[in-house]
Parts: sequence; structure tokens; C-alpha cells
Amino acid sequence: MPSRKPSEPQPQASAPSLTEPVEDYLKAIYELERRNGAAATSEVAVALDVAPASVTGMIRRLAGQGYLTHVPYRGVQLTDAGRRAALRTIRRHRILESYLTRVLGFPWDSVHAEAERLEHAASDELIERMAAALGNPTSDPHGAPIPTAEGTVDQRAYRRLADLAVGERATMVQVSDKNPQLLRYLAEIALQPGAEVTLLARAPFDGPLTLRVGEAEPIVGATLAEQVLVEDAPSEPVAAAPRKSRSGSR
Amino acid sequence: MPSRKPSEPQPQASAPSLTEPVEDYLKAIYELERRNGAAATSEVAVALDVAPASVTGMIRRLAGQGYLTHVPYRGVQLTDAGRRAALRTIRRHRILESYLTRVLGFPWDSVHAEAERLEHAASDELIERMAAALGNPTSDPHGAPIPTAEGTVDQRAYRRLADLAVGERATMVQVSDKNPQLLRYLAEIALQPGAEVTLLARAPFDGPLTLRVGEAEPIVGATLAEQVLVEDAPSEPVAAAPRKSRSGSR
DNA sequence: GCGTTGTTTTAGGCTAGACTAAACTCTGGT
DNA sequence: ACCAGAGTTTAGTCTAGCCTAAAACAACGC
Repeated sequence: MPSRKPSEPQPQASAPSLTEPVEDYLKAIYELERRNGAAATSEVAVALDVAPASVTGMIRRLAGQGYLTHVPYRGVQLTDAGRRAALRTIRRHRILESYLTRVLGFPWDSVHAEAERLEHAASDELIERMAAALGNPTSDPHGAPIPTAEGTVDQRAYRRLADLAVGERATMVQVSDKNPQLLRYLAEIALQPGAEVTLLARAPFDGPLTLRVGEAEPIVGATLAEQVLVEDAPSEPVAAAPRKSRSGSR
Repeated sequence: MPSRKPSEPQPQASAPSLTEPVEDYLKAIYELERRNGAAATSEVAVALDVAPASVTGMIRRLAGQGYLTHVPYRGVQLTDAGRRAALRTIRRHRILESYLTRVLGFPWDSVHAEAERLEHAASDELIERMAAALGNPTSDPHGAPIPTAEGTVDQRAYRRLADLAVGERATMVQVSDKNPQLLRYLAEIALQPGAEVTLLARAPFDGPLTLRVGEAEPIVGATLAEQVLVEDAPSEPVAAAPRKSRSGSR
């Protein structure tokens, strides 16, 4: 029977035990830093739906605890400790999403919210048992890479569906898990990780794109195409013979 | 953005969304009320490991929100709303315990702590999917009855192992989930829900009891025997009559 | 080089939930 | 019938995390 005296400074063995808000801040800062090189106060505020002043306050505390460095008016960057904590949370989130969809049959557009709450409550033991039950997957249902327990992640950058050249074929690899409507629509047109997709046509002025996914030829907006990441399709069995190469990819 | 005025009696639409501490208080009060008829401030304080003064404060707030009635210096009792909320949390807890042991292979002595945290984070959807995956079980791994989603529970009272007469045979049905050491020991001697147990001898003055469980004849202390609940064994060792009643309420 | 604009920080408050210390109330023993 | 001790409540603080309003700052256009 472990005696409880929760008000004392803990032995700090290996359980700093971050609060939910702290885990959320670190996770959000990690993602912003990945995308933009650094995280601005206002960006964090938007990501977490809190006032900018609240972010400043939290940031000062986290800097004091060694999770990040803050140059006033310049932005924040995670320290190694901060990055480790963020990746741990992200790992939990993605394993939970995987388990909920693959084992419990949740639709892929509803697992984000559920994982967002469970990631703070689940023990390492539970997470690793779920991972094992899934055969230690390397990506979640939306194609996002799952960090290892040691804190390494696949950092590959992918092209956007919007950047394909007309006629080009690719494999869908990833999409953000945060927009249920988008995810439901993608499921409807069968555009999910692993799916083969060909860009058949592109209307001018950022207009809609015509795709081929399986037998169907859905027409999607540019906004959608910017959110879907793809990688080069494995060398094609039969020639799709793209001849009208007029725009350089990239 | 929902409007804010959280300190007033709310219209009570359908999303009261209790906080973790509130759920814990209601659950603890429910259990104490079941056992003792009413819950005393100090009992709640011990159960939740907080100071008695903290309990008084929380109780005043919960009374104001209509979850319980409080007669100063006399104790508290849950209202219907309070009882419903408590049973919801207890249902979640027990379904989680069942899922963790039966599906994810957790040992039965470690699921309590895990469920204690997850019960506040899991959605109804998740709980019901887990319950369905288990075939809607009616009791958890420790034999505690699982309330239905509508809020009814099997309230049968059982005898304690300590109260058997020498020579009497019974079926083990239930034990508290809160003491991991005890649970580990019970697993060692195969004294788990469903096990047949016979009291072979009892030493005087609350001394140790000699049991028969399967082939073994473990000797256990009176304290242990007081925590283990049993029911009359199916009449004869031979001929198991078809018995199905498992849902009697009241 | 200076002011305007937008971002960031400071200052000051609020709530939930916990604490300690002190005051109050109930009850049981003599 | 009283009064001492156990149990309970009040009073006053504390911390985490959020808020708004106002001040400070950076940076860009002219």
C-alpha cells in the first residue's frame, strides 16, 4: 500500500506526471515548431483555443520547468525534455486512434476527439498493450507516423495532392485527423491512406481537381487537395502514359 | 463559444459534464451510503484521501447543484440525480476493468487504478462498444455487478467467507478491487469469482481458516475471509440444475 | 526616422479544488 | 446533567489555469 502524501515534492524517479493542459501545450508547440520552425504565442493560442495572455503565462511556467526556451516576443522552442514529453503524448494519441478504429470499429472521423481525452489518462502499460495487440503499427488510421516509445519519429515530408501534375499517379499517405467533415467525405470517395489516386484534370485559378480513385472520378476543391498528402505510386504495372507534361511538379 | 455563467442552477439540458473530482465524490458517497445508510464527512474524506474540510466545501456545492442533500453534522444522501451520476461512473469503471482483463490481458489486481483514471475520460460510445465486445457482461472481474446503462444494479447482499460454518461449501462471488496485494494472493490460491470453496476448519478467537479450493488447502486469516463474499454452492456436487437468475433487483 | 499596426506581455481577477487552524456541535461517560 | 473528545464546519490561504484590459514592443510603410 503506497502511502499517499500528494503535497510533497516527489522523488522524481521517472514520473513527472504532467497535467492535461501542460501535455496539450507541449503537443501543440511541437506540431507548430515542426511546421513553422518556431511557435508564436498567437499560434499556440489559436491551436488550443485560449487567450494569448494565457499562453504567455503557461509558457513562462514551462520554461521555468525546463520544457522549452522562450525569447520574449520571438517565440518558443522545445528543449529535449519538452520534445520527449510531446512525442510521448503524440505516440499515445496515435496508438489510441489506431486501436479505436481497428479493434473497436470506430469510424476514422470520430477517433480524434476520443483519443484527445484518453491520451492523458492511459498508462504506459495500457498503451503498450494496445500497440502490441495491433502488431506495433508505425502509422495511425490517418497515415500519421507513430513515434516509438524511445521518441523517434519518421519525419519524411510528403507532397500535397494539390501539387500533383495533371496525369500523375500517387498513393495517398496522410491527412490531418482534426476535421471530421473532411474525413467523412474522404471516406465516401475512398481516398484513404494506401489508396491509389490519379490527377485527371485541374481547373484554372485554384479551381477544383478531377481525380480518379478506383473506379470513381470525384471532383474535389483545392482546399481539400492541399490537406491530403501523397507519395509517388509504386512503379505502375501498366503504362498510364502521361504525355501532357506542362507543369513541373514540386 | 457557449455563454458563461456556470454558477447558477442550470437548465440541465443533457450535458452536465461533471468534473473528475465531482464524479469521484459522487461515487464514493454512493458506496458509503450503500454500506452505512448515509455518508459521513470524515468517511468521504478517508475514501478520497482529502481533508474533512475539503469534503464539507465540495458537499455544499454538490448540494447546491442538486446532487445530494446535506444535513449539517448529520451526513449526506444522494438525490436521484446524484445516484444516477454515481451509477454511470461505476458502470464505466466496471466495464473498463472487465475489458482490460478479458481483452487486453491485464492482471486483475492492476485494473482498478487504470479504470479509475479512464472512467472520467471515456465517452459513452466507447464504454458501450467495450461492453458489446464483451457480450454485455453483468459483473466485473472481481464479481461486482455492473449497473445497466439505465441505472439499475443487482443489489443482492452476499455472505462473507468468514461467516461460513465449518464443513460448509460455497461459491466465491465477489471481492473488493481496491487491494492489489490481496487480489494477487487470492489469484495464487485460485480463490476467484466462480471458484468452489469449502471451509474445513476454523481456529478459535478469530484465528485462521483452513479452506479447500480445488486440490489445495490454503490457510487464510480472518481479515481476508471477511473481505471475500460467497453464495451457496449449487446444491449438489453432481447434477447442475439449469439456473439462470442473475438479475434479481431488490 | 517616425508613427501606425498588430503581436506580445503585464496587471489584475476569477473559479475549482485543495489545505490549515480555529470554532462549533453532537454525544457518551460519569 | 454536564463536559470532554471526536467529528464537523467556518475562515482564511494557496495553486493551476483561465480571463480581460491595458501597456510594451517590433516592424513595416512612407
